[in-house]
Amino acid sequence: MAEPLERKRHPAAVTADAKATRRQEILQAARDVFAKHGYHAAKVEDIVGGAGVARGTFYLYFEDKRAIFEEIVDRLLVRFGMAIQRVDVAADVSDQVRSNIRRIVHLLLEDKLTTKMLLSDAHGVDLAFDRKIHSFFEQVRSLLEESLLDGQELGIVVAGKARLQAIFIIGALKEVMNQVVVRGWDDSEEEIVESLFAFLRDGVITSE
Amino acid sequence: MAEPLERKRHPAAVTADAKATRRQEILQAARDVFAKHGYHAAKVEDIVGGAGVARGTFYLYFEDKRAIFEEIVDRLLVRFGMAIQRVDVAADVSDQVRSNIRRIVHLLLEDKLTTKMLLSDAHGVDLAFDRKIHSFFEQVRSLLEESLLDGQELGIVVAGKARLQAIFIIGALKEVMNQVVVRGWDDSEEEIVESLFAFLRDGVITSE
DNA sequence: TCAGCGACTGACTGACGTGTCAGTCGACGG
DNA sequence: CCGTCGACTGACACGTCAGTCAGTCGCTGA
Repeated sequence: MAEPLERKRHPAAVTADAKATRRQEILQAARDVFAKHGYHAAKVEDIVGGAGVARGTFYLYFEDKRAIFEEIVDRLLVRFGMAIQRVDVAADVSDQVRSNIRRIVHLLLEDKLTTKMLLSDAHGVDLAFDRKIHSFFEQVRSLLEESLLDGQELGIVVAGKARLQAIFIIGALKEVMNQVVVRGWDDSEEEIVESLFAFLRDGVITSE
Repeated sequence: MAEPLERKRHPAAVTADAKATRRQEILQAARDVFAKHGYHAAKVEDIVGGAGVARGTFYLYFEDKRAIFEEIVDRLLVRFGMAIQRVDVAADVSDQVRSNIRRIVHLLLEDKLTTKMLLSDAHGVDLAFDRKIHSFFEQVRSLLEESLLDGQELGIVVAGKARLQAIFIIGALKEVMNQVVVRGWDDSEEEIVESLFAFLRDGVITSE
């Protein structure tokens, strides 16, 4: 049992980016393990097992377990941030809102495993890391809140505490994503986007 | 440093429920520690320290660390379940919805520390525990979905995937509670209830 | 007065899992 | 053919922390 790990070596030709490739392999294995077991239950052992390298190799590429987790989440956060576009009130607002929703949903469903990490494992890793995640969502919330306030002045958004409205919207988004990603629900992207948009437009109770 | 812990003893009179009291003390200390540090970072040491008892005493009252965490969360879940009342379509629906929201929000804000535990630490404790939490919210979602479907047939609820609508609502609720409980936001209960209700009624975008 | 009882203590241990580091191995250039 | 280089290995050391248990303490009832 536990055959000695056959020495790994990348094809001689690509020595230049061989390291980058190896790094990528480990990163992917880590994402799988984190998504499957959560941060705390994930053992470095599992990660290196998945990547097919030895324990020591892991530490040649990453500072420690926390660092690799952080890197994976960071990448997603950056892309997430880029998916959000400011709404131009001169043009059709509905379309822009819908597009924003679509881009975000698309991004999150593109790599469900990483999304799962962000949504369900990113808490309780570390005090510093918790703060980071929090402040990211805080920025998103703040941006959204401003937009809602602008919208309220223009009569496009219903009156009310913009901060709370922003929170509700973010919560609704987080929860769908969580459901789709954690349980196997395969609602189509378009369906989710449309439903969410309809929800923001009309709420759920008919005002008759 | 670290004076030997003065032997603890409850007033002689109340020996009957002395144990119940001690239990309660430990439970409370645990709630504080879990809420402050999260499940994984919480040491049994901190809990017994907070309760002012020795390590061994803890194990006279609770099976293990997981058990005490589970008990705290369970109590909240039970009360949460009881706060939800089926909506009677014969009477005023809006009022009933509002009351449900009010009861739930009130319950969750009553003991913010426990709510924080439920919302941010209850994931990643354990595979079995994760399932339990999940299936609880699944029940809530399912109940809500049915209500929405009934409402749709009666024309009280806007058409659309009831399952997604239910998820959005739960997400919005979770997120406000999370914000209020984790950050210090002291929006009044009534404000939260009204905002959330307005959100469900009108969405955020004016349909003009 | 003292034996019995049960609540309580805290030093201890065993498991676990991270991170280290001395050593191996193959490639490659001279 | 040999020496150097650096990617890679995996046994091990180490800290941490949950849970145990032999022993203490003081009340109570005979």
